[in-house]
Amino acid sequence: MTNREIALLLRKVAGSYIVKDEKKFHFQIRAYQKAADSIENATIELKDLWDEGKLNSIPGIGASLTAHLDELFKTGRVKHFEDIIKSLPKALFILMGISGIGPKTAYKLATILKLSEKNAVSDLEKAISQHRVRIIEGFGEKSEEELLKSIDDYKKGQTKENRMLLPLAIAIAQEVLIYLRQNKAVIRADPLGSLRRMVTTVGDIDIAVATENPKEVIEHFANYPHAKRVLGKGELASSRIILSSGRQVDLLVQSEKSYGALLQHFTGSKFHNIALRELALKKGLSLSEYGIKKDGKLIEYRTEEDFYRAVGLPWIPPEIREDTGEIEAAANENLPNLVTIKDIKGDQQIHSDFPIEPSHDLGNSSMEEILNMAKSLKYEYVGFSEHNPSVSKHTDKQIIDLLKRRNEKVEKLRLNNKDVRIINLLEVDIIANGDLALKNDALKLLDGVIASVHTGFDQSRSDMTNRIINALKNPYVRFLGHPTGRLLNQREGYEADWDAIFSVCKEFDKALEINAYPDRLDLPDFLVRKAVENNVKLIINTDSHDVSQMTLMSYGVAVARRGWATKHDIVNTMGYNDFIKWIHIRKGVI
DNA sequence: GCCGTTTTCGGCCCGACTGTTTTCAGTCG
Repeated sequence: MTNREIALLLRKVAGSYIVKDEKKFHFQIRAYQKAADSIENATIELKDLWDEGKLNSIPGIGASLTAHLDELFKTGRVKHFEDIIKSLPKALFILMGISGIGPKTAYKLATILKLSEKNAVSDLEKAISQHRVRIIEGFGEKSEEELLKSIDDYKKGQTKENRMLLPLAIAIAQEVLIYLRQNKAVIRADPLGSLRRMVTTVGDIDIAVATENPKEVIEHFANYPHAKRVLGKGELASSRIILSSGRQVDLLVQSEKSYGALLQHFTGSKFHNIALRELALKKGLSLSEYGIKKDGKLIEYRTEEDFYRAVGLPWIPPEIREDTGEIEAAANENLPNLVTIKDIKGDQQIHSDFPIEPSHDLGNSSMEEILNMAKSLKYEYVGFSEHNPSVSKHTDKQIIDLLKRRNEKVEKLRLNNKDVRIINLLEVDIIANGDLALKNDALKLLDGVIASVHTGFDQSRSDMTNRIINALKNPYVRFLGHPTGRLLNQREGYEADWDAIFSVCKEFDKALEINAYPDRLDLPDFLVRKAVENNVKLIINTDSHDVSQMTLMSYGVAVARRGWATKHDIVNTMGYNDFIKWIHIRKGVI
């Protein structure tokens, strides 16, 4: 069962409680909803945590839910949940998936219209067209119209399940910002929410505007040419639109003198804000997007720094605002000094077009083009790391010859390039039994080796763990490429015992890659945090197959920051002399 | 149902917008 499915199940339980008696079950409902949010946010599969007996490391999962989830993973069902859900019409849970329909509306429609589970949506549509909804108490003509639009979106699959990768979210936000800034009433405009926190995928785009004329800005926003539908348009503070692409954009506005409070509020995360507000309450302060109320009097804040200071905390970097210990760390003046893009001294996974006849994709760009780009990015050094020559198509001797020819090319480039030093690497397949695709007498021709899994993803957890550990123990291997193998929105990562891998990394001084390519972002932030806590070294690379992709480094840095990494955790923040010493370390077992 | 640097019991964030309801409930973030 995936995290999404588990979250959905918990929302069904929460929805059932709301229908049954919202007041009586108020805090259970909140607990279930919080757990569902938390599980959806988690960057690790719950099933993996369950395997390790660490379910309660997810905030919002306590003793009771741990027991229920234990039952779920063991038997595929939870009796307690089924007891709560079974007395309610099944169509209710279908309708809850439609935007604008909550549990109470869904219950009313499902029972009064006697909707079946199978045809819930189409029967509801039919009832609306026959004007049988507007006569229900609490509904009217307008609610029929809104329902139809929401059903339309639902049928097109434009629900929130479809999360965007960061580059797309940034591109959409930039377009909206350019449009917003055309209006003179806009003093400042910033993308906030999960985009500002650089979460690996983004649901809605959130944008804040500072203005002294909210009505005008909201009107301008709602008239955005790419808006297909206006979901909401308030008089004083907010608006929401759906673009023709189906993506939702939310706007919040605030006067300039309160903009600090809005930046804080709208950046989130929700959990961070709730925890911050609970802390503030203990100090007699009530926080909101307008400012801070003390003794009933509102104080406004222009900047986020001032806002946090008023709560008694230093400013907290957006990437770690997830209520996973950052508020406590801030209170103790113990926040990590997070790595920045300027700390990165060289990208170490780049595929050139050198004709090495590889096992996987060759790059598009020449070594010379890569060096030029490295220079413009102000790198001290850069690593060439094509895939190993295909083993099935070459003899051992042919492979050695190919590597020697590549070495000659690298040596020639080294003579002519003094600005950027070259690290001579290769990305080598870890084959199913844990051996590397190339033999050591080939590997010794290189400065170091990246070991990566590219095949046999469906191995068992223990087989995969042993496979990776075996590869890491090869003395020429310096780091593990895209360690979990995940592809965002396409493929789950493979399962492995990360604690075991961490201890091997420490013992033999190996690093784990944070692959910055936006479809990967692998290691995931959750595992970066665990690696950092275990003093395991990391390396951030773009895995570029074209020079243009070398600019994607900032996405990897964001993942590192979300995992609380400082520059001391990242080996490619070292200067060349230290880095080349590190890459030449040869620890392992033959 | 969760959680703890004043607590293992007694608390639990704060607000906007919409539609229909004449005072507010439901949904959303």
